[in-house]
Amino acid sequence: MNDVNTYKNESFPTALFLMGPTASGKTDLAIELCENLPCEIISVDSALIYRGMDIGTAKPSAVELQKAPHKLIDILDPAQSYSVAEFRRDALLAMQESTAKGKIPLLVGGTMMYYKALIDGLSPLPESDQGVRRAIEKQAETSGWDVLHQQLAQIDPTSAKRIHPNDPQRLIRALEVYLLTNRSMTDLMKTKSAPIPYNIKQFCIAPQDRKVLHQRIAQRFQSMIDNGFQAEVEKLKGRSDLHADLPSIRCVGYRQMWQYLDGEFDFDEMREKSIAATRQLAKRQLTWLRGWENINPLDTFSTDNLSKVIKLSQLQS
RNA sequence: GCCCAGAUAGCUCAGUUGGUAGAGCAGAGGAUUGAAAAUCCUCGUGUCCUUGGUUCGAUUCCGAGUCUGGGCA
Repeated sequence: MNDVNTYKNESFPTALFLMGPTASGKTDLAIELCENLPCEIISVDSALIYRGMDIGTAKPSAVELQKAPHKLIDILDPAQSYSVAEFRRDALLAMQESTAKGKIPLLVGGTMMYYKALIDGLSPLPESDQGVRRAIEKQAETSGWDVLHQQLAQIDPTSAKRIHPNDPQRLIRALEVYLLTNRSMTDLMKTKSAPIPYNIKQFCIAPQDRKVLHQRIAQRFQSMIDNGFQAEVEKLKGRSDLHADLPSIRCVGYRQMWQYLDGEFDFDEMREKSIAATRQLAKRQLTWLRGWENINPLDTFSTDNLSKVIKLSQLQS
């Protein structure tokens, strides 16, 4: 009888989730919503967390942030790194703060794994350990990744089957979990945290035609360049404590600009690679979205998304 | 005007001692549990510039033409 896709128990407080690929217009709609509903925006974005990374991440402007403050933006220095578990903790806390004030948490962003962890919860795995990771990498250098994959097959055959031998990131993680706890990742993942205590209404802005999104991506990158993106990265590069392997510097655009500044290729190639990387990001986000449960689709770049969200959420303004 | 080198997948190119071709990038699909804007997996038919000739057979050899580089006048 309810035509809205809601997630869980209606006795929980309402929360709105606004998802969508990069450059789809999430921020604009979120700000509009904020002006019409008692919302507080919580960012779900693994790049907006970094201070001093504004232009290349398409961070909302100071004016926009004044109109509609975002939580979980500018919370880290680019030298630091974040994790999905930290996000879940921080987001839950921020949501709680909003509801305590009688406000509706409005989660906005494109980091789909963060949404997934927030909704479905995480298993009690240990947090990452740089020392252990370095040791594993060192071993890989001498013995090769396939040997490590064989080792994983011994201690955790299920994970080994799931993780491709060429996927060092996941291979390291699975081995790290075992070294840290003496238990396999598969074993630990049998336990999961409680479901999210909110009545969540999920919306996604998905482009009907990818070509349009691609066009917007190209235009947006050009305007980033026009607005001083290169200078922004030069400033980061001037710091001695930042390097190309940091999660912050691996962000789309920053990585390519960094490489350009290192002389790896010329400016035009940098622009082309950055735009391609952004398209690829959007594609991965759309892959997440395609099978997503309980989601209400919005028309891309449409003008009546605002009223649609309000109506489907059964909220009064 | 003459000489030389190219012309092959959306792009950059490899290759076929003559039996209709394959890499990288781009693109598409997928995975995704503390790095996730990350990391990884799968997917390659295209007048092999046009046109004559040689040949059982030409994208490949020969001739001519067109275009693009470079050189000489």
